[in-house]
Amino acid sequence: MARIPAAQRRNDFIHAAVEVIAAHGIDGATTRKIAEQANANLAMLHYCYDSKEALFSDVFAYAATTYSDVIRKSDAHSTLAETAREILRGVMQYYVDSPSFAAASFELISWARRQHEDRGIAVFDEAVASVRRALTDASASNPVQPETIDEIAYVIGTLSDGFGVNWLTYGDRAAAEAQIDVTTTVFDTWLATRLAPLPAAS
Amino acid sequence: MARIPAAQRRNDFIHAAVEVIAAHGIDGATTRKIAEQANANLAMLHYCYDSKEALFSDVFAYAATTYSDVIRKSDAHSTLAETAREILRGVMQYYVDSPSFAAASFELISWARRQHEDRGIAVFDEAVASVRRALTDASASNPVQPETIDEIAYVIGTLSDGFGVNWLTYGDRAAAEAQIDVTTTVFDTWLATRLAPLPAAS
DNA sequence: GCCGAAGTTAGTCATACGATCAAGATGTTT
DNA sequence: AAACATCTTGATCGTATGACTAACTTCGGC
Repeated sequence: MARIPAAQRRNDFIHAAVEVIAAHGIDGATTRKIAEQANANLAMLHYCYDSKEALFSDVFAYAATTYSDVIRKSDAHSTLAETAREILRGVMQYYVDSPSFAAASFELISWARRQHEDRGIAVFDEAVASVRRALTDASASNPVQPETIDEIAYVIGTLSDGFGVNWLTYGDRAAAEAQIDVTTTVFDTWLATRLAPLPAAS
Repeated sequence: MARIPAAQRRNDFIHAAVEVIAAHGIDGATTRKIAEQANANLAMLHYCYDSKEALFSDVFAYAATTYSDVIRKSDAHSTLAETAREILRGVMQYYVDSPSFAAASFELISWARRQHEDRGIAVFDEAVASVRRALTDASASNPVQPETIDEIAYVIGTLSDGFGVNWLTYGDRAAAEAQIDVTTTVFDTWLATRLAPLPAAS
């Protein structure tokens, strides 16, 4: 029974919660299952967190930070088209590399919809905002309409969500890697056409 | 207290189950809630169905049939490109028109993933098979590789899923109608390029 | 007016939940 | 080594909610 500082314990609980949410959904993520996944006692969970709510609050914050990090690290700091493509690819690749995070994210969005929970939706609002920011920065030297940024952000979201649903449903890693390429091609083809008609508008 | 034949009662329970699943998830879809939604007594449910499992079995069959119908009705019986586009558009439009069905579908796919439930996945397997069949028929006069059919079916699935997640999350009908057009454009642009290099191959 | 189908009431029984406590173990400070 | 804060545990409480059932009442055709 190694003694572990509460700060690290909390970290363990957050990651354990992600695993359990991925496996059983948010409603199925009970304090007992999370404690077991964290190799801790149920009472330990309440020693680190006043309530299940408090833990979930940290889980949401962790998810938001993770999305933000993935988007930032994928940012090619290049042209708008390249930046957009790399963000899309980065998110899809992260889903493949971290299926538990991906599954937990989709459980979260589904749960948030049911409960009309703003804190859940906020995670994805922040992610979309991060994408928009990166795209705006990338197009600084050659500005485009804000609506164009929104549209690109929407398509990135749609393609990554659609990819994620398929990957999580069938869990075929080899197929998923190939689908990343197909999805990226779909995106590139559209974006080239979308940006071409207005190379130097306004 | 109108007396209703058991056959129609069963139908009511199926539709009530869809509503409850959409609102509370599959795990949250209890017999009590379903009975209440159907304006029936809890015991009535067990009078019409031996068990909750039996009811859900009918719900899955209903979902599979609905997908099949939507795809069939969207089939333009025209070129491959047009058929594919209209199926994509038909599915997206049905999601917008029937948000409860859409939400229940996404709950189902999420639940099936967690439980590794083949019966849940089968609903979507059947839908994909329907799409493939329609695409193959549409390309009969000008055959394409089976891999091309698979790829188009995948992209239709990805785009409709991604669209659905967004629509269900934000529930903005006006935005969704506009996003149907954007998504369709993304698809058309890609498919034109995808089919162009091989207009009369083999 | 009777008889079976349709519908209702009021429960049983079991399980699982979040939360809390008293008590003990461990490590650190003095 | 005493005193103290930190960490760990098993047991337990009250609740709520689940699927399902037995016994009863009403209705409609004959």
